Amino acid sequence: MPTIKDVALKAGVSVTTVSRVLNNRGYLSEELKKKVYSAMEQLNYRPNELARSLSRSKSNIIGLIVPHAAHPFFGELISSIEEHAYLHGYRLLLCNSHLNRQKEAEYIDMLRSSRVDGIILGSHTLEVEDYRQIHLPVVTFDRRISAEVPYICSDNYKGGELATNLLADKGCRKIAHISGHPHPDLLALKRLDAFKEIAALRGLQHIEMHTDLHGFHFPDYERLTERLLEEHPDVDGIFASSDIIAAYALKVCQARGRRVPQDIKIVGYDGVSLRDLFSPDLTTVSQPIAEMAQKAVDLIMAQVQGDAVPMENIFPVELIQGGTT
Amino acid sequence: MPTIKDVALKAGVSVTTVSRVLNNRGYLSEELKKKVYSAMEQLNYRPNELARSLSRSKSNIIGLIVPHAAHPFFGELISSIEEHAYLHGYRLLLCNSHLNRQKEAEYIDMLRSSRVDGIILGSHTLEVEDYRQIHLPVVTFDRRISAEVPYICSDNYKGGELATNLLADKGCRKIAHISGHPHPDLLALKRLDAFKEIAALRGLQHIEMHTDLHGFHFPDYERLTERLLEEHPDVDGIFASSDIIAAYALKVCQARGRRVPQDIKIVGYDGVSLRDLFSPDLTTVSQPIAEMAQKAVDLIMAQVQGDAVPMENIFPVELIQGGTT
DNA sequence: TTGTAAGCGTTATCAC
DNA sequence: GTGATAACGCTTACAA
Repeated sequence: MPTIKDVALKAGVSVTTVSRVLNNRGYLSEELKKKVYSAMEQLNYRPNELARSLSRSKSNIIGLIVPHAAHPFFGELISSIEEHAYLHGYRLLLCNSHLNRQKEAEYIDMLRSSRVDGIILGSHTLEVEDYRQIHLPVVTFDRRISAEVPYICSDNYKGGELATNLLADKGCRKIAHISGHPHPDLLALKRLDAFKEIAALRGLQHIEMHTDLHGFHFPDYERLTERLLEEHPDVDGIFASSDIIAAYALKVCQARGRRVPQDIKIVGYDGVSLRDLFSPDLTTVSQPIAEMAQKAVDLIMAQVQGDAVPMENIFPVELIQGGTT
Repeated sequence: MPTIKDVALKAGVSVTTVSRVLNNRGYLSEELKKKVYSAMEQLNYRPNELARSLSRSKSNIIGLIVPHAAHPFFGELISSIEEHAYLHGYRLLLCNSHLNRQKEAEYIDMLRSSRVDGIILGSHTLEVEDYRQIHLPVVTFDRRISAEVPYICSDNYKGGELATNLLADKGCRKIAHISGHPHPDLLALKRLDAFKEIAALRGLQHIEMHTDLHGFHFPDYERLTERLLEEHPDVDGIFASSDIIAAYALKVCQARGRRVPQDIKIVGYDGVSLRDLFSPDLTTVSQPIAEMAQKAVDLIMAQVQGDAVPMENIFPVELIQGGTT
């Protein structure tokens, strides 16, 4: 591959000049620019970003760690983050932790070695202490690591409220909350808090069910719902803490002959675009995924520039009425 | 951040020695190793991969371009590719082309600038000529670019055969094929070829429907199915060229009061794990996504090493009987 | 306005 | 076995 030297040689100027043209710095005559551009063209020259990054001590790469890239919610998050990163000249190094603790630790090390400019943490397998050692611009999703690391989340409590009130409004008498393993540090737990409080407030019987393992083992959601229907045949409302869980709940209900929404109502969470893939459409509490993704990138960039950033970035949720309530 | 120099200083050796320890090259006394490792530990040293890459002219980064990261099929593909890349010490730079031609071209430039060791192309928006200019190890999914670029695909023809024969075996008389826009270069077109041939062979009426635009505009699939049911009320079998399309078809059929599979049968393609999220479960022609992903990474690594690689990498498909047939 | 040269943090080629 | 030192390809004072 041609280097800046080759370009300089061909254009009959110094490497400094080529570099200036490349970065549009300083004063350059139009004629000179043309000469240099033409030389680049002829050589099919591409500046070596590795060398640039090394020299500038800035890689323009953002590391993104997610627990499960194939999960629709994270798929959309990845997609949106990539889009905004790209818009601002950042590239994305993707890491899929699979909620594996060792892997996540290795990934953080790797990202540091790669000299990424910042890390967006969508996965939270490690302890708070481990994250403190990062010493890089970081922003997390749905978890508060420390007072110095900004986090992004939807208004989880409000979301739980909306969902639970909706079930109550629709006449449910006995409702269940289904979720993955409730890690105490996760802000999503507030959905459950709201669920419990609103249910009590409105005089509804309520049940909590969650998977045993911290993970995304989809069949578990199915079994969980089956157990729910067996142990509590009179349950008439479900608040699932993700649209995927809601979809499994819907499937199980239908398979067991429960009519949705007549016999049992279901509300999901997230608002993934795949929610309209079901019949009936899922009712859900929607998070503004694209805006949250944009904010994540913005917060990294702001930190890179040394700007102060807000620690708490809570986004409004919206109840989307589908056919399951 | 500490550099190799700092480590050398602290360990009382030269940078050469530290580098040797780092790369396990040459003969090193145990004692020396220990000294160096301890110095690294104390300084919390992480080798700078940018500098390494520059020096070795090898970045250990693979670029992955997909058309739609939030699509379940690509989500799984990304996830699997990432996993195998990681296993072999490669990192993944993710690009989401959104089937935007200019963006895809920019991405290829960007990946070349980033000095990635190879590119896995899951998106194919450009013309063959554009791809020829890459001059890097490349492997494509589902498209034959040239005689020099290896490609990976499922046995599309066989898949189309399996699906169509299944519909025929189950007693369908009039079947439809629904797909996205059929780009002539895409190997997925063979599913349609098989569909037409088998349908003719078995004496079935058959209809082809596809979206107008090259893209993943999900609502289009819904409208397409609606049109199908209106224009051909007697259709009793659908072969959808992806599980997502199949899911939309299922939804529309159910919403229109058609019983699946009694009145109309549906077969999808891909075998994404989300297919069991529907009721009934989708019948599908499954591609071995994980194996294909692994092969993609292997083919890049082989090319990096200068090994000859097979151009044609066709993976067997498997019919998975769900409840929609 | 343009050029020289040092430096970014490694690896690799020599000597010793 | 270990250590200088020149690359790797770029940016950026500092000169001119």
